Amino acid sequence: MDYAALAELLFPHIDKTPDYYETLYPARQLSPGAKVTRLGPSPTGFIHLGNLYVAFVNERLAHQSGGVFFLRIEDTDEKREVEGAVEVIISSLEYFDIRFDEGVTVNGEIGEYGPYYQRQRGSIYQCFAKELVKKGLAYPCFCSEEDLQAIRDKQEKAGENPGYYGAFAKCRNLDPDEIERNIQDGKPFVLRFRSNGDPSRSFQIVDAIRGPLTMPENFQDVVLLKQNGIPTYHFAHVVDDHLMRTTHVVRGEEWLSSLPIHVALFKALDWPLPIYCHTTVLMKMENGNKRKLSKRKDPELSLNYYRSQGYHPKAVREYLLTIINSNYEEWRLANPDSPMEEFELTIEKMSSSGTLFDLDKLNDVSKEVLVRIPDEELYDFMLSWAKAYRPELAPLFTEKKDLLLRILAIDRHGEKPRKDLVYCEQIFDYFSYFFDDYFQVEDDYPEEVDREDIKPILESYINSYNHGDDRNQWFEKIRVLAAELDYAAKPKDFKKNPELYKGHVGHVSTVIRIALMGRASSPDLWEIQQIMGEEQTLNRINKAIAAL
RNA sequence: GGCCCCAUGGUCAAGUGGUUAAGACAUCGCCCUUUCACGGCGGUAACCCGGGUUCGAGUCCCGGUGGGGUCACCA
Repeated sequence: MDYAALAELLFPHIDKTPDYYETLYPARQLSPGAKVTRLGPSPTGFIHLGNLYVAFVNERLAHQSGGVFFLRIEDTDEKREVEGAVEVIISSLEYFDIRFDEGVTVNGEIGEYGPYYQRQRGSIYQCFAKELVKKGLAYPCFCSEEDLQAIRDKQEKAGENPGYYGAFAKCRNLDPDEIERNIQDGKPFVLRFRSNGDPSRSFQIVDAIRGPLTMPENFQDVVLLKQNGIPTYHFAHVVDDHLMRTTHVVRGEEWLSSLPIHVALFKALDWPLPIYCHTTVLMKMENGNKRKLSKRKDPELSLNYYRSQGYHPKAVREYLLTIINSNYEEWRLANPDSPMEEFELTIEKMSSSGTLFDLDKLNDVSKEVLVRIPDEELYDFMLSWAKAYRPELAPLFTEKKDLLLRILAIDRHGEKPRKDLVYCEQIFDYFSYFFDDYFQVEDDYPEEVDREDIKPILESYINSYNHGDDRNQWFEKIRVLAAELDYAAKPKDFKKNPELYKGHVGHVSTVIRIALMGRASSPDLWEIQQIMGEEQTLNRINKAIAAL
């Protein structure tokens, strides 16, 4: 039996030719330099920061070059598929402002290069599989799991490379009659690549991030089509990215070791290679060692975590940019008010060593980002966060919009704005004392103040309180009050002669601060009182006195 | 274990044969200050090791070591 006959035997139902698909998916009409990139998540229902990193790079590369960025769902593993996962992927990416031009959307697919669900591309893969069989570059393998295990055991004992190749590849040169008999018996088979690679030979390939790489040739007869006729990642990647006219394949470093397989397949099909860009993987520190982010072990790194905590998408994007391109921070310093999209990402500047995820840095970036977001916008952001993740807070936010707006404006608009807002959960906690239902006393009165002085301080304060006082009048009264109880009216006096005083006016203010908001540190007291209003202010003080 | 990738302060990293080895985060100190932040000033802290090549190596080469990735009909 010749190869053409074998191809017919294996794929009798495939009548299209490769040319048909080449014509159906013509070269894209784009301006020179435009990059076509893609994201190919598998619908396992989990997406983390590392995935966003890759998505972001792909998106920027396409869009800053006037190219195309598409979403292809790599659902070739039915077993791992999770219901609703595609929606999670799309909505997570959308939240972080990753926009696709083409591919899968919540309302179906858009674009001329589909279908974009791999499972719907069965006959396309089979067409090219058939072509490989015709060329003698693929063959059916009838080995069972047990057969494969036996091969592995044998290899392990002999100290040979594991895998299906060379002399170990039992089905590689099966008798044509036997193949025919097996097929007629309906015996299940996988389609394997007939590799002619030699592991002792190596080849060179240029990775756009890493530069020239030397890799051994692929020698494994890898599976192209599984028993169910669905391709493996390797085959799907090669066929799809060729037919979808991808120019740059940006993917995680974990794919580097299977690159020889992909190169061999492109060669077997006589197709040009895309430009490969293997990014560094995001790592996490564990027990003093770095480790790749894992979906199972690191739920706190899932995109949903950041979303539910209320991190602003811009903050996460900006953080990612700082680790994607090392010159980004420099650019940001020089262009504090420019949208980050104006920064041009360069592949060459991307790091190739494992990057540790740094929450401190994310938080710092977030502070800088939030301080530039207008109050009204920040309010809207917090409201939509509350609706999604803290529904019990949403009515409060809606009802007290004016109050929230004043709170969010505290000290954010001067020459040196406060930068203490990081993410919604934290922001709400930070200002929770404004709301009676969430107010609680968290700190003790300062130890510099005698316990028996606390009541007189608060009583004296409330007696002289005038809500109409301006900041200076108000603080002058506290100075007087402090002095009457033998506390220094000016901290410097106390520092100079600590033996002359019980403490200083700062300690006295802290007593008031704790009575008012239950904590020893906060933005300006007077301003907070003005926002709270006279009634709530006096109430808090009175309650504190009563609690003594 | 085989193969591949990677290696500058605690973290992210500039650096492409000659630099007092940038900067940011974190950390510490001081100043500002009624608290906390903000801001300002300053400090601690790094080229994994060993061989080469070179007048000269963080930078190039080789060998170790360390870390990571990968070895599926998963992606």
